[in-house]
Amino acid sequence: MRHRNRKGCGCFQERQSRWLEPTILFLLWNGWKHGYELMSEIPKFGFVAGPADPGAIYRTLRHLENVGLVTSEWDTSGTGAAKRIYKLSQEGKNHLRLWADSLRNRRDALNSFLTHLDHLFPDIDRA
Amino acid sequence: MRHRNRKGCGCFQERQSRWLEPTILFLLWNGWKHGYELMSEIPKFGFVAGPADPGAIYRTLRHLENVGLVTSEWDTSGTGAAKRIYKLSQEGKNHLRLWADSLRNRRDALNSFLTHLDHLFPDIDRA
DNA sequence: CCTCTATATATGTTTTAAACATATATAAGT
DNA sequence: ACTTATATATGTTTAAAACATATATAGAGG
Repeated sequence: MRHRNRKGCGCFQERQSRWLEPTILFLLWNGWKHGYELMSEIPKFGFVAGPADPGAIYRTLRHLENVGLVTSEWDTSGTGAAKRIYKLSQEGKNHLRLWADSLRNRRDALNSFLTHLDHLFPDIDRA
Repeated sequence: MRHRNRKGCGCFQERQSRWLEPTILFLLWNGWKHGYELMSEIPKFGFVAGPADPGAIYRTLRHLENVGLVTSEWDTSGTGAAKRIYKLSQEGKNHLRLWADSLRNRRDALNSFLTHLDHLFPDIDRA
């Protein structure tokens, strides 16, 4: 038993806000991709432990299309189930810059807070 | 008009998850404080723009007490409204270390993602 | 043929931190 | 008296995330 499990802890739930949208925008930067492809690539960024939630991805893609940040087409070439492929719109590319600013702010806040925390735990070996 | 306002953007809402608990634990590290005090100190960390939400603070304090990470007493000394003062329990101190690990993971993920984003925007001047 | 798995998309539901709003009371300043 | 600052507290809404499930095609293996 590492520590208290659920209800009252949560710090290892790793629930983090608003990382999925920018991650998808980033992955669509270099041309057409479909949801299932994103699903396999998203875990690499380390925002979630374990596999990405397909429900979240498909819903986010639809949302991004509704607000004009991506466009989609059906890809019926090849075998298997039809794929709906997405790419960034110009507005989507611009928007990703805004996301970068926003995420930098987050990181900076986290960094400064972590610096404070480090002062509390001087016994920890930091390479 | 900087960019689309609500419904569809949100990246400047700066809604970030799970920063309040560790922030409060940190502020209570060095002894007794009350909620209103925390309210004035929390904005310094940069997790939120503008004043901290007192509702969130008092509810979080109660929650932290329920799960044993802090303890409280009434401070009726001095003038003005009575203050409920809180301090970290030993378990709270231990728990803050877990938070530090968790937040480091977040920051690392953000950092690596931001590095990817930086490659997309080579025209931006970074000092 | 049948079953199992992988590919692919989609919707339904629940949870919960955050955000927003409001209520209450004391004391100090003007 | 009126307003502001101090101090705590609860009620309600929002929305991302988490969890669950449904559907369909195609390939691999027995």
